[in-house]
Amino acid sequence: MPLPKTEIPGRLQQLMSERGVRMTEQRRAILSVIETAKKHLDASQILRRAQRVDESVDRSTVYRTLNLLKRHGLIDELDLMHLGGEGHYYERKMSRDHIHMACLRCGKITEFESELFESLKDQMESECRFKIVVARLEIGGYCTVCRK
Amino acid sequence: MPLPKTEIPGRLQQLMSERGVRMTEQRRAILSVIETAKKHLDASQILRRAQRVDESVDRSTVYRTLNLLKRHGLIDELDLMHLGGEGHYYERKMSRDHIHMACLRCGKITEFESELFESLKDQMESECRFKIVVARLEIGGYCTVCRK
DNA sequence: TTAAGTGCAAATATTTTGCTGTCAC
DNA sequence: GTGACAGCAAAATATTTGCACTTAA
Repeated sequence: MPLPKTEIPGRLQQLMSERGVRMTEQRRAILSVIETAKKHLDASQILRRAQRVDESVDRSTVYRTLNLLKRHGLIDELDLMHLGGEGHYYERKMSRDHIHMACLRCGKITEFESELFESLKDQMESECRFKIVVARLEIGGYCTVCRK
Repeated sequence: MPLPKTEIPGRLQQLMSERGVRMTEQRRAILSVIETAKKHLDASQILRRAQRVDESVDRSTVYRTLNLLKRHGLIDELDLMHLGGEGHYYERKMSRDHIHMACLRCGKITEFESELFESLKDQMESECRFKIVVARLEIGGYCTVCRK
């Protein structure tokens, strides 16, 4: 017999609880959508998916929850070169920053991690005496297939 | 006696003409605003300033011109961590990419260039076989003054 | 001349907010 | 019990588009 949903919190839900954030059915639905997403989702996609878990979730609750997660530094907000409209895309913040490369022709998003990126951030922190909280590197160009 | 405006084209105007883009009073006004801006401007600010040069400039013409400049790769579009709303900021594309650091406390924008950034892009191009057209690195954090 | 560009108004898209009722703790 | 959160509707903000008129080349 499966455990009730409230007893299998994902990592995001756990982190929020640790910070004393009140957990609701709606937030649980939204967090699980973000947690299990295999691609970058925008607010409307998150809304639609969250409603499949909890019918009652409202668009404004999605935005309020996204803002909450941003403030807590638990998600990253991306533009992905606005390949699909003017809105933003969201993803769980990973321990190590990664770079997003968007193909301007086929729309494919490639992710990339690099030690050089880490060094660059170190350089900025020391040379500019700037304390980095969030770093976002987005690239537009042509992928392996489309550059030919 | 000063030359008429049409005879002192800025660099942007020159680049557009070279590409066979038709030049109008309105575009000249918008281009000169972008060209001479000392800080990053959003669409509304560009509109307001362009109207000081040519009263008739319409908001939609500003957006159409910004899209044109983006397509030609002559301007960069920035979020600047959305410190002042959900819109975008624009600036002339410089020969060398620069990084934007936005202070989450005082809002100050610091620009930074780095050889390491150039190396990182080289690495992406070779390791991912990705042809970079536009690169945008934006940082949020605390500046020298505010980090104290 | 004429294809491209413009203003205007309206549509669309995205995000926020005020309010009142509800629920997690 | 009560302060934080929810839905709902409306507002606010940001950007695009259709159309008839104008203009650069």
